[in-house]
Amino acid sequence: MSLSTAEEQLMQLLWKREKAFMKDLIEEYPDPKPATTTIATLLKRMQDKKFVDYKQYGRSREYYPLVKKTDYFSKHVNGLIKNFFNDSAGQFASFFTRETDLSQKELKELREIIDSQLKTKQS
Amino acid sequence: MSLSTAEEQLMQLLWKREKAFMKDLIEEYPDPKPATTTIATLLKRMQDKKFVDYKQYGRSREYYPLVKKTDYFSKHVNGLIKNFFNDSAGQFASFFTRETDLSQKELKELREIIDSQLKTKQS
DNA sequence: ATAATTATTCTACATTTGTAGAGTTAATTC
DNA sequence: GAATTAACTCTACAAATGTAGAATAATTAT
Repeated sequence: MSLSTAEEQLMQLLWKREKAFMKDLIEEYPDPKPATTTIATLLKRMQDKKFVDYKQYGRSREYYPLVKKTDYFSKHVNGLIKNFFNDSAGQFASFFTRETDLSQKELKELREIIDSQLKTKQS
Repeated sequence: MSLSTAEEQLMQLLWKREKAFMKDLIEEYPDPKPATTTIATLLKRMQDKKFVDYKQYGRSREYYPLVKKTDYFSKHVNGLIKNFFNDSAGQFASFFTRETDLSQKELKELREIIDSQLKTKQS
């Protein structure tokens, strides 16, 4: 089960703050802010889907993610790779570096990373 | 407007064949194949969304994509980058090379690409 | 011609998603 | 301690999605 668009957006906010009360999450939204009940519903559904949980503090709940952003993200990318690149990460990577507008600095950084990875794999 | 999951799946098939009659598309599905009416509905919706069009041949239609796979794909990745990496492609790239299991060969290829891109940007 | 087949449209309906009002319970203020 | 506020839950409802039957139109086989 995965998150819907609205849920994912909310999840982003939660990832950003690590943990938060509903109140705080709503504040993060730009105007016009959604109704509290809207967010309550989303949070409930996200609980059902096992993406968040909470700690009760008095009458309010502090929500926190059950899924790491990077994990969630990886799944996404892997889905994309599977669909669009025949399950070849390499194919994806080359497409990506070609199509995306990386600055010279970014490209160099990336090469650094690759070099260090190559070294690691060497041994 | 973007494609729903089922529509996207169908779109993949259409991209694969460049163009196809409904019949052919249905054949590509693994069993249990969807009802023809299901596919017809999806194709209709995809037309409305301007993702496909068709040429009439006698009583049947040969469908073809209006959107290139790479363009569609780019939009996806850019969405991901925006959401997960604060709109920094570089951040995404480094995450990607770190997290994905690229083989040594793939890494080398990738470095080649980066080098050639660096050269291009130099001038 | 008539029956069977094919391709498409129209209609339908359950599920999921986006959004929020109304009601309930507990805490806070006057 | 009565009124107000805060935090949730329950219910609702419209729009989007997934799926397909029934109806229609055209085509081919008998």
